[in-house]
Amino acid sequence: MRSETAIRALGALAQEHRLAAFRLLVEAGPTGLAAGALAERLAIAPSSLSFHLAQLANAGLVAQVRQGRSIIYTADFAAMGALVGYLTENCCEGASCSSAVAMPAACC
Amino acid sequence: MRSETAIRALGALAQEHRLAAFRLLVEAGPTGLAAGALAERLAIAPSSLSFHLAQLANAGLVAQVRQGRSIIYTADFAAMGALVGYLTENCCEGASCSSAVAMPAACC
DNA sequence: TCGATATTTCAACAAATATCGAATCAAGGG
DNA sequence: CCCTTGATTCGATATTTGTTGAAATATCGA
Repeated sequence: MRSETAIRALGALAQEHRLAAFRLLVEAGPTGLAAGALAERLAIAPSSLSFHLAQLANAGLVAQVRQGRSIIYTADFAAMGALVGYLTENCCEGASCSSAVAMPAACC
Repeated sequence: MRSETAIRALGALAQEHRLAAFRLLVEAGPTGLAAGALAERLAIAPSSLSFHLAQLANAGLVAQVRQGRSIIYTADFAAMGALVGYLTENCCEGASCSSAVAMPAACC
């Protein structure tokens, strides 16, 4: 992953509503959620949500597909994994730096 | 880690110069780097760097200690690990979502 | 085709962010 | 005590970001 890509992904997640939206999509799994359902759960205006979803999509963190009148958004787990991988490799000395627990060498 | 903390950390890393600075500090390890050395390597004005380092410090990603006339910055690996952990737990369905490789269940 | 529903796009604006140069502060060396 | 060096703080300014309401687009059912 290029650092420019990582910056876009980090920026996309670095906002209250977008992080919350993405977490809801992760929770929803492959089924995803319609834009309207997200707006309702997040209690923000539909146009605001559109703005945020566009940023998440631009960063490649979510995918969208029209289903009837609704547009269903799903989290892109591969993209998220790539981001975590980038952070681990470039910002953690290549080790899984999650503090307490010791990790087997081949892991992460 | 609270989501507010995660947002601050994500926002701190979501900028070209700050991400580059943090990577240099990771590379430098526990020894760290002086502010001046960072500014020179990043080719930005000292005052700009101060602004960015303040954000990284506010997010808890770097620590600073005065050493003579210089101020030495070091990456906080525990904070970075906590961020990676947060993303893995909350945004990857608790699994290490790093795409290709299959991970043992107890891992990550 | 018409109307209702689901979303996005647009325009306008307030707020936050990034940048720089000048001024300020801290620590040493003469 | 002065002067130099390393770094931060302060203004000023340009850019980006987030929010909203109104208008436009797409789909479906009657």
